[in-house]
Amino acid sequence: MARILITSAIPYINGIKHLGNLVGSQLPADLYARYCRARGHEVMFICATDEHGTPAELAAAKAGKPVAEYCAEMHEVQAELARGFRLSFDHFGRSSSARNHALTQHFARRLAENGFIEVVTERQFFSIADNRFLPDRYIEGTCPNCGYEKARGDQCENCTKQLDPTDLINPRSAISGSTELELRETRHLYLRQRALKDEIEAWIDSKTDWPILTTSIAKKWLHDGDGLQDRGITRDLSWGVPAQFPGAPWEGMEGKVFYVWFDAPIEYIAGTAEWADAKGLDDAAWRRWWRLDEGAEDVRYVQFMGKDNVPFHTLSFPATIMGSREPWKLVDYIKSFNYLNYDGGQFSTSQGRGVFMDQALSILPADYWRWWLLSHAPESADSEFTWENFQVSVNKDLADVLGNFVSRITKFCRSKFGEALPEGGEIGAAERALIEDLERRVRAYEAHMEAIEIRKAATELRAIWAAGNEYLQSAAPWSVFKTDPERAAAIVRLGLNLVRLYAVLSEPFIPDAAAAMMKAMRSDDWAWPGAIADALSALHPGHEFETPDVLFRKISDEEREEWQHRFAGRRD
RNA sequence: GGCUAGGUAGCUCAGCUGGUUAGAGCACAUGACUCAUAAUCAUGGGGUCGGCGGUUCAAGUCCGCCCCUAGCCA
Repeated sequence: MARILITSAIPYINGIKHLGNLVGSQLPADLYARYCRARGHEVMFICATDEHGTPAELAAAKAGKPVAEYCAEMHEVQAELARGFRLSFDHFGRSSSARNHALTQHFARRLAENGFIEVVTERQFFSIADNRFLPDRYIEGTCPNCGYEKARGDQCENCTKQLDPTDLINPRSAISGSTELELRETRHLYLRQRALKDEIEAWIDSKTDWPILTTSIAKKWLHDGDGLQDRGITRDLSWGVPAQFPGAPWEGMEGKVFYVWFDAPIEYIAGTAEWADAKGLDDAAWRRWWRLDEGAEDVRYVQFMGKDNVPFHTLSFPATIMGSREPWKLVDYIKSFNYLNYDGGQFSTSQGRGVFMDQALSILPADYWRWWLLSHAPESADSEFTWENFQVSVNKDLADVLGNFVSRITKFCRSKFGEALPEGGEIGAAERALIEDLERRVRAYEAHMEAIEIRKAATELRAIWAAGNEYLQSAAPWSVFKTDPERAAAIVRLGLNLVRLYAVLSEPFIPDAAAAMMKAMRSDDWAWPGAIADALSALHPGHEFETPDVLFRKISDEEREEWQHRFAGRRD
């Protein structure tokens, strides 16, 4: 029994996420959370929507809604999809919550008191028509290098030259198109990451067990070029956590908010506080997960994220926590993922390319997606979704190997013995060999799950399913029954017990099918298997069961072709 | 251009600190079985481990150079 804190990178609010986003953080985090719970650990699994920043404001404007209203609606949409995929968050919070406002301001104040915040004066474009300062990306103009007319303030997409907004010829607002721009002086808060660099580096160096993807990205940012840079943590926006607040150790930040990347990871903590609020619990209930001086010293904290989020979680957020000089819990293990590509290209939210969460659920149940995505998780390299691979994998693994096993054993028993575990017969050499094999495989499965080696765990689970078919095939109760019904009864009894065992083992990957298997066995015994021999005698002779409907129907070639066609183009 | 991660059977991928004839799943072929979602099980064919050099008794595994892919940064 341990206490495990799990967070998934929080999805941005402006739209529905695609399957690449899902498999990069939320889904593997859910797998791990479910496994930890199944092993009897105390788990706190937190996710949220990331709601601040310019893209949210622009998306709201496009939808013709106040940004707060837009975010509230989109949060509910994402929450519903999370439920649809059976993501078992203890709380799905919002970075715009009062809890996050308070904590973000708290951290900023502590950082300033410890000398890690610097006020920097810089010159930035102000749009009179839009009545706001414009971030680099929201200024367009003609590229001084190649003459491209729609170059952005940070980079020219045509010639890829890095630009400063002041380099642009005929600059204009990307929001309104207005050319009434003027350079104004503005002041921003900077997080002095350079002052914390040695501390962060020593911490990273101590994490020798992290995935190479995680540490290599962190070290790159620590050493690349001039090394870790100070980072602006405020922006000229209205939607966000106000940078000027009562008790702030600085002045003149009116009209500015904290940068979304400063407040977003703090939402992990705030989200846990929101959980306590929702449960009617006091502050101690969430602080025992996060404060080393209030009970969190025995917590293991694991984060899940795509590789694009690694710098913020290995450098910026730790800098925030370390710089507070307060005993907040730092992450113990970061599991990061590469990208999932779609049929020869990239998934793309902006281009609407690929399969999005709502579309996926509209054509197949969550378990199909969960199984394919997790068994193909981009752990060591980018991986690729193709409809052919999806169809073949799902049909073979779920329908043929697992689903058909449940079908054949339950239907055989029903036709020869009725819908109850038959009595009589003894365990023999074949059963002992199976048990020995499963003993080894289940322990290997546990080891992979504990190491969060998702593909390996999926491979082992599949082998465990296949072991049932191998056993049945060689034990051949349909032949034995003709001459020795008691012996056949012993085989069938073991086979039906396998169904319950499979439900327990498979639940983290395919929770709905696992529940269906357990229900078919008319059991509610989800105890994780100790000795396999015991686990396979949990259901006793005479125990009644139901022959379930087909667990997984197969994907036909026609369906595959239709989906392939339907999702080839753009969304919307 | 620099950096990072990759380039292993038709496909998707395992291969820790170098060590017996390089592995798995799918696909393919053959056979077995007929309880089952025409499912299952067994056996087999198939790879100069991106290329060229080097270190070593021994390299997919270390070193150098080159080619290709993805991403990050200039």
